[in-house]
Amino acid sequence: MVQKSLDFYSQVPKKMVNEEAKAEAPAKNTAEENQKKEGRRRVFPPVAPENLLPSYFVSASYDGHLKKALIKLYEPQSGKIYFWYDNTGHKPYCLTNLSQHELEKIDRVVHHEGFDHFELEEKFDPLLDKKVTVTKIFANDPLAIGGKPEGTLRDIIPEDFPKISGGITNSEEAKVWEARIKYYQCYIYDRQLLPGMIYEVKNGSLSAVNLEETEQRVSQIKSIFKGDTAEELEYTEAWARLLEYPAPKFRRAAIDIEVTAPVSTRVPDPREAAYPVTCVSVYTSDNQKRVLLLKREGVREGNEHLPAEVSVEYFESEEKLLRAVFEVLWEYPFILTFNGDDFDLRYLAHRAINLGISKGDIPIEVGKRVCLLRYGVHIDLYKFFFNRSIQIYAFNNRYRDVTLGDVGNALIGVEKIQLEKSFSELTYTELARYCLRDSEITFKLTSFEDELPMKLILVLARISSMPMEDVSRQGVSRWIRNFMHREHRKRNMLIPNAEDILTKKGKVATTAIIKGKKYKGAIVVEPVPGVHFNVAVMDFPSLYPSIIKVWNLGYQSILCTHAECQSNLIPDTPHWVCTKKRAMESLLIGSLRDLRVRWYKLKAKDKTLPAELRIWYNIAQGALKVILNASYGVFGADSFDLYCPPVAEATAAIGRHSITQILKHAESLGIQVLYGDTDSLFLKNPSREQVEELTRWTEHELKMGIDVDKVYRYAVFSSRKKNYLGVLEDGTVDVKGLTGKKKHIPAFIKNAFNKMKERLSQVKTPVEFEKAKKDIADIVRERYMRLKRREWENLGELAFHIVLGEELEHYTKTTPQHVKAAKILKDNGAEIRAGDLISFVKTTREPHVKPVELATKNEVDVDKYTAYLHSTFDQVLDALGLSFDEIIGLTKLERFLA
DNA sequence: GCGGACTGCTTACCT
DNA sequence: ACAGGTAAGCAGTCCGCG
Repeated sequence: MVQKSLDFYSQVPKKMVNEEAKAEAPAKNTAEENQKKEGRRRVFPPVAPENLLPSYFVSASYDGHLKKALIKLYEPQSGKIYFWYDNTGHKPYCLTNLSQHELEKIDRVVHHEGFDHFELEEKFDPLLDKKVTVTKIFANDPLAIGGKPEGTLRDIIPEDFPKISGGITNSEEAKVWEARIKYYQCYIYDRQLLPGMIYEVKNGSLSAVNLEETEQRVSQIKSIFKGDTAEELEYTEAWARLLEYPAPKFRRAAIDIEVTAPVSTRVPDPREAAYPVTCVSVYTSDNQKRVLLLKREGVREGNEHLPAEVSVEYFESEEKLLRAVFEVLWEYPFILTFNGDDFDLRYLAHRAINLGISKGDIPIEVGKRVCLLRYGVHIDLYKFFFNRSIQIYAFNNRYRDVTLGDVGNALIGVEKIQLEKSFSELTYTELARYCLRDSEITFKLTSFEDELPMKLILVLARISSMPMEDVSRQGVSRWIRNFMHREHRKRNMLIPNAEDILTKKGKVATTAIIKGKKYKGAIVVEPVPGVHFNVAVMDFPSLYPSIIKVWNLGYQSILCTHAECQSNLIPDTPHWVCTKKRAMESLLIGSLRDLRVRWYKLKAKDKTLPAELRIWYNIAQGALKVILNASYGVFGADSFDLYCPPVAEATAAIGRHSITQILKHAESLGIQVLYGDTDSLFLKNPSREQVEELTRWTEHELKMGIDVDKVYRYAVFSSRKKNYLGVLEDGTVDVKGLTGKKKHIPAFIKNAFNKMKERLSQVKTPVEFEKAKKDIADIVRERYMRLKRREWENLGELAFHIVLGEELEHYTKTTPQHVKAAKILKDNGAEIRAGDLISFVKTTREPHVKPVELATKNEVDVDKYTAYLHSTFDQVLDALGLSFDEIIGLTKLERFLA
């Protein structure tokens, strides 16, 4: 490593060529001037010079012409991408148990056009728990190994082996390993390169850059963890380095395109690209706001004006427009889109071909499911924000619908522009405004909180050893798989085939409560209904990762081969776990958990740190949270390459054991346990001593930490599990699972629920509580009366909003209400797809639902809404000792008396 | 032919 | 393509009932 001490935090890319161009150019460019810009010479590929300044490893791929791994380096000072090609002669390969002698008899192997040579190699087989000798088959081309439907070495070997093994072999069956790993990943692992980290090119070679200041912090972290074993410390250090190294400013451009079809309610097909691209907007980190418009017959300019800083450029021909857009794609290191994989970039590429633009001028590489860039890195934010883990754990479910409008609204508070006319009727200015707003939202979705999303992608790339493009598109199980693969290669371990893990360790021993699930999960303690003051919530921080750490869980250690380990049983199961050797997963996940709990969570809240660093730590802890939350589940997911059901089952079983033990102990200490779920216990008014004793006992007996997570001024439980409400000291109301919180219920009901929430937030004492009850009854009564009198502002208030989980044709067993509504919409010409949010109201006449936009006031089924109001409030009212019917009944009496 | 008990499907949520 | 557990509403079915 090379010593460097650069302040990467304050690095801002230098002003770019475009800045100069902008200064000279008038607000409105002519097509001729754009043509001049197009003429600017482009150097491709942008090969890194013999010596290159510190740069970020942002992407990797394979160059099919040079037959070499290619690494894309982002140099933040110039804001440019440089390509570095492998100079070590690394080649694609896979492994097999067949000997060279046996392989030589398979013609289709040795005469394969991609075949290169064989080598013997010793590897550690984690399933056999011993060293094995395998043959490494090298190829000239990754496609010779796999990645094609047929004719690849990984298929040929098991196919042809029986033909040659006429009794003269000692291999029982032909096996191939590691043939499904993408070549550039293989390269990354073998060379122990770390995507997302800083490298420089020195005399043509790639070397990691070492920042002194950061290394000091890594040492500081190590000293905090010095009580751990040397093995654990090694992992902690490696993770800490990945998480401590700074991030650059990302020089980037968001783009959005509009296509105008003559008459169409459908989204134009990007594969056909039959209609012209009429508008493209570009919104960049160096403050360019450009709108490129296609001149068309009969389109007016429009009256309103765009802000002065927006550059509006008109093009006489579509080809020139596309070429101008392509200049942006050749220029910026990071290109952001919202659904660019499936629409914007795909459309541009196909449209360019249709218009006769030569392939060499098109900067887009169109794949089956993705569109990548020949120069920079394309981040499709739709894919990133669609990721469930990102949605839930990184952004706390703040956006519901993965649309540009909803995500933009929820995260940055910028609205999409509402259109009142169809695309073909818009004036130039209207179209420009609309299109620019979309790229503005797209851009800003990456810039809030000091570029949080970009940095999150970078951190995830580091953890998972993946290119930024891949990490932003794939799910958490891929991230976890890849860092485990990396570790196998680092330890020279054979990466097992999924079916071999399953054959040896595929059996589960518990029965799930839910039909169709594979094994038993967590425990939920029956709640004590009612209102309880001073409730302490204790929980195990990252329970499952802690269990994986403390119990040494992993696919190698569970049901290991040693007879002497068989008595080391997992509670509630017949499974045993290894006592001799530490499992890789236990180390990887355990160290990650400890780092999050003992360093990153604390630092993210440390007000003595500079704000920028604190934000960075918050990003790091958020990334760890996402990974840790999934680290148990992946072992129970058959899509995971190291799928091992007993590991998942054991984790859950130990979780049940832990919470049961602590529950018993709490009760023996005389603490009333009001409720608990998986890893938490709700204690009624415990003394400080009782809490301390429980903590001490848990640490001693269960070898796991437990904290007071929060203290509720009071909590309200109904008799339902996963349904409660708690008010914190500062008046914050936590609502869990109650219908009033769910996002699908009508605003008319939700508003009343929120009013109740506000009222409950004021309550400090049992006496005040009694007063609040009367107000709550009033709130409910008011809502009820307004329903009965049909007094609502608009129908939208009464709409239910339910996500259509499947394509319409897929609902064959039943037809739920939202599906009925969706079908009505479809019959009215709307395009309905899985994932759409269906808004409907309940009506009196068959089929008792109507899409909200088609319904009228007098067909609303008031009784259904009353029933819904009733059930929504019952969840809270019965705990308060109130009854919906009595609240309503009272009004009847009042009316009678009046 | 009708209604209640039941199961199953679907969605949204909790940890 | 992380897991299992819980609640709720509705659709559809079964069964008893002269």
